[in-house]
Amino acid sequence: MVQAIALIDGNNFYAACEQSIDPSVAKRPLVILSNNDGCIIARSPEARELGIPMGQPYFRIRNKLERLGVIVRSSNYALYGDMSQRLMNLLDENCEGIEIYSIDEAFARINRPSNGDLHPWARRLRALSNQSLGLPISIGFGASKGQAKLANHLAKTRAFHAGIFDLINIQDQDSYLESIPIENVWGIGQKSAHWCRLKGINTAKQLRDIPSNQLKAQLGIVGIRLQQELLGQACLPLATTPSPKQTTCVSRSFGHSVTSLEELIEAIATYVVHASEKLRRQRQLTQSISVFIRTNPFAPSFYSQEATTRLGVPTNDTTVLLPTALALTRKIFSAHKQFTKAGVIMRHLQSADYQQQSLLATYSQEGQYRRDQLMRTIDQINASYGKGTISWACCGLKQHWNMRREKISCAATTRIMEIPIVKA
DNA sequence: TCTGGGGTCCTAGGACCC
DNA sequence: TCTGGGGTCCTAGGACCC
Repeated sequence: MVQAIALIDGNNFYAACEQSIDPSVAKRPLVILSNNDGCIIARSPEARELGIPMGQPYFRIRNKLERLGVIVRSSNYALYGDMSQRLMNLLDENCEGIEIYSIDEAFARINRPSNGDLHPWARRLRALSNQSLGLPISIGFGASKGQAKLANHLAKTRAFHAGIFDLINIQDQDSYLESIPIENVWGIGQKSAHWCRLKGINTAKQLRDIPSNQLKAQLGIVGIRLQQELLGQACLPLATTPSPKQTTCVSRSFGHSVTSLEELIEAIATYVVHASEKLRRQRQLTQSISVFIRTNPFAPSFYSQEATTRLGVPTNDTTVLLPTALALTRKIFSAHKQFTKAGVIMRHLQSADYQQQSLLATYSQEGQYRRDQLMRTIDQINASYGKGTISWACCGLKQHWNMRREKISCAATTRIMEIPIVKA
């Protein structure tokens, strides 16, 4: 059985999710802002046609958007995460095995039919996604992940191919590779693209064909792997079971800059509570906790500090992590500074299923058991009755520092009171 | 006034081991 | 005058991804 690797992704995913739950913004120019309403991170095709650039800070382009009648939304990750899960379930049911690569894309293993033509299968999957989720998807086929990525890029950019492109089952593969600029090759970022251009490597085909010793010298083993992938030699395995995370981080920019220790502590406490919940959901413990704070990196006199505590006993217990993080916060806080962002990072994670006991532990096992029970109970209550039903006093009530989300849509797929109503 | 968040992998260099 | 070879682990920083 010949197998192909597919890369399947949602087109303009965040914008498509908004359009899927709200017909009034369908087929209209729409942009989605990053957290804190910072910059543009997604555009509907109609907004793209108006020449709205990706990544542009919102405050710089706000007037232009108003003038052009572009609809603006804050990002709504509750909605996108839920729509993503539905899409991944659909892919899982229809493929031999999938690797969820990001919120809006997955690699998949597909059996190629005896006549070699994957287009009927792909057309059916696109129709299913459109009908059941209202999400348009693109599908690219290759012999490796790298080729599947290129094929997906071609599926999106060549209207004639209607969202499906098979790089293997095609006559003039080379001419297609020649049409892809080096910047659009997966794994080539700004820095590497600059080097490639200087060397006269301007397309995916040229990258595939240069002597590998030159590539090795500049890009190291990563470059060699990339080249092999372009040649159709799969070096990056399909990870159908997700591997456990090595780090977990919760960080946010503030809605307005923070100068007082009290407010900073509220914010850090909130992030620690969130990060500890994440650890418990992932069934992991952390062996280290770091806190970082920083001022505006675009302003002169940029200030940034980080501090870490290594924990004797790995834990995911909020009652242990909170005081540790708050002590670190007091240590790195500096008065008369305007902080714009802070965060908490957990490193050296390990499975909660095989907990190493400490030789020198000073706590009682009984006490730890009771605290684990307490954490479980809090998580269950918050899952049943909504986030923050049980909170920690040090997180504060008003949270004036919290991020801006002035134009957020409703939780149409995850909150019963906000389900859209269709009038006949 | 206002510029996102959360990850992975690789490399180099230092400390240390036998 | 002469000063090994082979390895692990850790950290910091860079590059990249969506």
